[in-house]
Amino acid sequence: MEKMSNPRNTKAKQAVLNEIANSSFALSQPELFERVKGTCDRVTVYRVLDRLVTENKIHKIVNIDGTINYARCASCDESHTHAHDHLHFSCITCKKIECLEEQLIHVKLPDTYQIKELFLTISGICPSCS
Amino acid sequence: MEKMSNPRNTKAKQAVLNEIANSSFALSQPELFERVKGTCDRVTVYRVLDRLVTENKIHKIVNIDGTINYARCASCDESHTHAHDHLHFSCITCKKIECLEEQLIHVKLPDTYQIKELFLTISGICPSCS
DNA sequence: CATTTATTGCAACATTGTTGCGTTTTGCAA
DNA sequence: TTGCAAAACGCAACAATGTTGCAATAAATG
Repeated sequence: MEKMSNPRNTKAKQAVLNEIANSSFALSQPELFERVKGTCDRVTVYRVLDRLVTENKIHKIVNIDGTINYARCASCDESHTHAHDHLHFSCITCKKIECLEEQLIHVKLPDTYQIKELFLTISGICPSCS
Repeated sequence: MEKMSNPRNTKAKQAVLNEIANSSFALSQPELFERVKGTCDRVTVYRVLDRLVTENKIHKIVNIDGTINYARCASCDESHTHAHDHLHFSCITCKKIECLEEQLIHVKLPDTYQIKELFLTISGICPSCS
């Protein structure tokens, strides 16, 4: 059996997770580093994010421009299956990206495709920017 | 009225478009540059790609890891509306990404959201890698 | 074939992400 | 409470990808 690593609670980790939890939209590494500046190094933010993803505390969302953002969603807390078969909305005006967790999507593909995960993002203008 | 720019047919443009057209999956800038090496500069590939997108000859697909790929699809030729409401499949084994143009998706959002474009990517294992 | 201007190459820079390594801090248990 | 092992950190250096300015080149048009 594989030895389990023992995650620790550090200032950097708390600060990053706190920013993500308190944001209504997904944040990128540069944005997060800006917000926790003074707390830790740039590299630490990258490593903290990797760990938080591994620990299922947050999840990655790829924005329509290819930038990688991080967010919490309901299923981040609830389960260890952590399904992400819901939509994301990416606003072209304010650049914010949010989870639309009510909107579940069901797709059918030929049996020759093995589906692992869904990445469903809609770009447009969000209610706040309309 | 705005003056329309006059696109030209250059060696670099033809070479890049040719590689994209002859590929069964979407290609990134680094991959494309590798394939047309000797024909033109690295920077030129970036600029050619931007132009081809603007001219609706190709379209961008963001892979699940955030890398930006370029592809042709049926609607790239047909119409000037150039809708992309179809799925993309991104293989986690061979890293290739392809258009599933038969699979159209219809989503319903509250009226407060103005939808501009859909980015729908499924990750998993493609038929060739199964 | 001459002119116009879209396109290119090159160099330099910007941003984002990664790696190695010696040092610090955390969690645990003696 | 204190000591220890390993997780986490900071720093520096590197890597990959994308951008910009500008002078030189080449494509289309008459």
